[in-house]
Amino acid sequence: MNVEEKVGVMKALADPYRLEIIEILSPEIRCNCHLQDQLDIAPNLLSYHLKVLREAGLIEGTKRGRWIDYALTSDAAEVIAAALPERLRP
Amino acid sequence: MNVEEKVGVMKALADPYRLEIIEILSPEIRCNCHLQDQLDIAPNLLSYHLKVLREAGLIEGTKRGRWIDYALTSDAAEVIAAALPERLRP
DNA sequence: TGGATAGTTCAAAAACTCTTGTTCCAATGA
DNA sequence: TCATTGGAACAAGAGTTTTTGAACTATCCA
Repeated sequence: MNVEEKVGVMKALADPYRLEIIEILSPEIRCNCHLQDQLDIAPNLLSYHLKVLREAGLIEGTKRGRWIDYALTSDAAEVIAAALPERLRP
Repeated sequence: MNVEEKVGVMKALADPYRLEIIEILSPEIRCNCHLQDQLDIAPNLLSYHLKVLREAGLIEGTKRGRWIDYALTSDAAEVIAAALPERLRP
């Protein structure tokens, strides 16, 4: 993973909304509507933050009728670990 | 650690210069002058990035005559771990 | 079919971060 | 002492990111 990609992952985590989305999704898959209720945020703003997380490779959404179920990607933890400075990976 | 602090740590890591500073300091203490040589960056800009890292609790500087020795704080790894979403700590 | 709803996309505005130039302070050494 | 050097602080600008408002697409159901 090159520096730009690492910075991209860190930037994706460097926002209160996005950190909370990750927390909500980390134990279980959740539909967009649930995130909407939890976060008290405009729908288009939620959409924007979900896109940032998607592009960082941390979450993915699958369409289910009118809703979208969001989940952490299976390698989200590895992506984050790879983005951290080598000797500081906990 | 509250959300703002977590975001602060992630933001501190979300920059190529700062990520490199952390990499340089992670095996050993280094004076500002060494960082200056390694990074090819304006002195005041280096100063700014060091300040961001200092305020995030990741590094600390001790004055030695005209120079300043910078080192990771002893708990830098824990600070980072604490800032990560709980279930994604590697 | 047509209206309502969930979600996304786009453009513009607001807020923030990084960079640069300048000035300042403290330590060194002629 | 006083010029020089390493580093920090500040203000202004350039560049990004976040937020807002409006328009758009797809699905559902009467």
